[in-house]
Amino acid sequence: MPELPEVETIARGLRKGALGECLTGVEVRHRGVLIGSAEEFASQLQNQRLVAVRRKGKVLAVELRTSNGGVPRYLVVRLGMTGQFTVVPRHAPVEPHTHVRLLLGGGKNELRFRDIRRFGRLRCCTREELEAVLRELGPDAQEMTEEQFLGAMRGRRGAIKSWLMNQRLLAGLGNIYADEALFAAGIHPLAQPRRISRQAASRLFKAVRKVLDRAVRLGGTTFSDYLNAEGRPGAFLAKLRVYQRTGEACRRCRQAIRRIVIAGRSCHFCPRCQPRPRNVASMRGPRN
DNA sequence: GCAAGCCTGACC
DNA sequence: GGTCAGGCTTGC
Repeated sequence: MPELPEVETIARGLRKGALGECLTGVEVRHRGVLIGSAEEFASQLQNQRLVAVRRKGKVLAVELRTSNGGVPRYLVVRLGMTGQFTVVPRHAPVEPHTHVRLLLGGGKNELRFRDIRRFGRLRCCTREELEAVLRELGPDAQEMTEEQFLGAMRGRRGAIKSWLMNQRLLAGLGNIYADEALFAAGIHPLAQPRRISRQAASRLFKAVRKVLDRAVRLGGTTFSDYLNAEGRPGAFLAKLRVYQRTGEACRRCRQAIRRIVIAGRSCHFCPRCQPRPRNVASMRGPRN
């Protein structure tokens, strides 16, 4: 699933493989993945040059300018669950679920948005509209300071796992890295943010940073669908400690990894390395 | 039936 | 305001 490390990897790939190119053609094959009309989308992208690639949390924003300068436009990409945004040779076979093709002026390549589950969205917008989108997000998880992190936890109820995945509070974590960061910090996913000690919260802050930095270095995690901008998978899968390892031995203590459901999301943890806090009711529900 | 990001809407 | 269930979507 594209979370911060995957989106960052794609951003780097786009800077390498598409920056400076001009969009000379737009083909919308499935308009359901667009926000706004397909006609406007196509006409606004046509003849724009890719001048910068930005990222905040899981949101990717490609800055575009026409050759005579003028007002910038932004192609905003949210990859959802199975989205892929790749630079491929123009004549490569078009795979199923390819929803948008953007021809690059160089002639050799094109940008393709492919998304099996169609949770992803593309949008072309103004700087003001982009800023409104980014304002909805909390600080980027890699840029957030420890003070901001601790402050955002203050008084919060509910599960720390849900808190970590709330994009309005901190931007970038999804299910994989939330589970991995909680394991690295030795914190139970159902612990309440407001009851976590300062010491444990500080440990969690450092764990989030460490897990994300490491995943970025390895190009992200490919479970089933994720590919970077060059169409290649990430290597962090082999480093996962808990995510999708239900029943397997904890790599630290050999205890079996457990799975529970929190706010409708599966959650994986080690019951020994992440002991249950006193205030959390005993676990029930699915075990596999 | 399960995976999961994100949006909507219900509830306290 | 915060918190969370439900729905969207398709392949395994």
